[in-house]
Amino acid sequence: MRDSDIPAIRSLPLFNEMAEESFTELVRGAYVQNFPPHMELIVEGDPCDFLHIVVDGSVELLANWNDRETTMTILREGATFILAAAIRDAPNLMSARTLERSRVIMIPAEDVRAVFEKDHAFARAVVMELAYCYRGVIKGVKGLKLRSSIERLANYLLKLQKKMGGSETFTLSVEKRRLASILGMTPENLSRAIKALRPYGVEIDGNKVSIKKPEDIRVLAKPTPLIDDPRS
Amino acid sequence: MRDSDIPAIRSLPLFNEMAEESFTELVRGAYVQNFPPHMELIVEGDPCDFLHIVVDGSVELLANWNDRETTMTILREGATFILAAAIRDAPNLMSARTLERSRVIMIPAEDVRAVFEKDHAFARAVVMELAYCYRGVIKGVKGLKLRSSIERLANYLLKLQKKMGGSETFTLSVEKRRLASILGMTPENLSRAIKALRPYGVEIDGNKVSIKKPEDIRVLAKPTPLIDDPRS
DNA sequence: CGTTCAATTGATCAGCGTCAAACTAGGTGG
DNA sequence: CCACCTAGTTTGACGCTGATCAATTGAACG
Repeated sequence: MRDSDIPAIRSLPLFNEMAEESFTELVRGAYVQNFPPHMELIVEGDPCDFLHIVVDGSVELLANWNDRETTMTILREGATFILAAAIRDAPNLMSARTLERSRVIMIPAEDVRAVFEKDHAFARAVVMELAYCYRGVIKGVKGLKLRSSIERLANYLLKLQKKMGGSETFTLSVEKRRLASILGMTPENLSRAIKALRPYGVEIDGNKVSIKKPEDIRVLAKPTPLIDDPRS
Repeated sequence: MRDSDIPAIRSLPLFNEMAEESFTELVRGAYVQNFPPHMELIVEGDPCDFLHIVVDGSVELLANWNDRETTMTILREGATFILAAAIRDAPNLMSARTLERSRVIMIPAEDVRAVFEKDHAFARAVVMELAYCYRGVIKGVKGLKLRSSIERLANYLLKLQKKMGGSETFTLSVEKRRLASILGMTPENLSRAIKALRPYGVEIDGNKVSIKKPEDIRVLAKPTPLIDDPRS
């Protein structure tokens, strides 16, 4: 582990309230690794040995069943993953693989559980993080069950625009095939959904998106904080 | 609150490890209410004032968007709900309504957060519960995205059979219209899915289910602990 | 400059939703 | 006790959404 990584980790919500001593204990046992793109970090079903933190790059969480595969989400720097499995000492429900060259910190799950027992501030942070993730997944289910694929796409774009600062033009940070899978559709269908949004002033060329008529697409998307607000 | 309710609550995983003192504090501020069927307990978007616990009866968690509605899950005695919102002091993401006459305990969210700060055993239980719920929802998403509606139904039936003790014949405890919504389909479609399972030895009459050829339906359902095991 | 993989497009099809009607079953009141 | 009402369930017909398959275009990289 590089010393230069430490402040970045310490500043994450999960770690920034805990006692220095506990933090040191966690860091002591931690590994840092640089992974090449498309590397499988975790295979679904494996026991959960480490809590992972993305320091740099991006990691895909995905799931398989019966030769089918779906992308659950994509994580970027600062995100932690498989916290729930680490805490419960249960098998991982999702696989993880890098999308690009990525730097990942791995803290032995056992250490996480041990520090969790000792440090109340950390326990508090774990609960907040878990509750946050839980609510995120609930929002995802609501989107899947209540919206058509075009509506999901429209809302995804509005959300991304906001995240990117709100300007008319911004860029997709995810491959379209993966975006399709996240949104619960096929790549072919995503292509068509994109065309279907053209009358609403949405233009997508490569990974450049521009939203010409924000009012129009909002009428279609009908975003609500109860599904689309990543905070709260 | 009836005294007779207390032992039942105390024995729930969420409360059975905590200090007597903390438990008393929680119980002191708690209300118990008997609700008639089809009563709205919580409306999605409202601030979360109480942690709820189902003592008796059953409660539906559901979500709305754009005049559409979907059932997220159904809770029975012993289940707690909106724990995540209570902990984060955030608006409820789901509505809740009783299905039958139900008895529900309501603990002020503020008390929950206060005791959470003081009692480490309780904090631990909250984390376990949240991690458990999180994993439950993840399994749900995997089912929705990776399986067809018939496959979801088949797995639901196998899961229910196990829960009911494993005998060939058992009974549906949920109205079909709600089951359909839980599984992400329409009631009409559920009817057809049921018929489609007949060649696999599944017979459903009213709410009586019998699985004549367990091997056959298992071949179709391909259950896996990573989606269908409610434990872990 | 060719290889490779993603993205697009078109044609076709299956799954599932919608709508309407018929058929239950459980509960109510005469 | 029976007729009737209501609400859930089932069935059929139909159409839309989105998946599949196949072929083409496009873009990145060695």
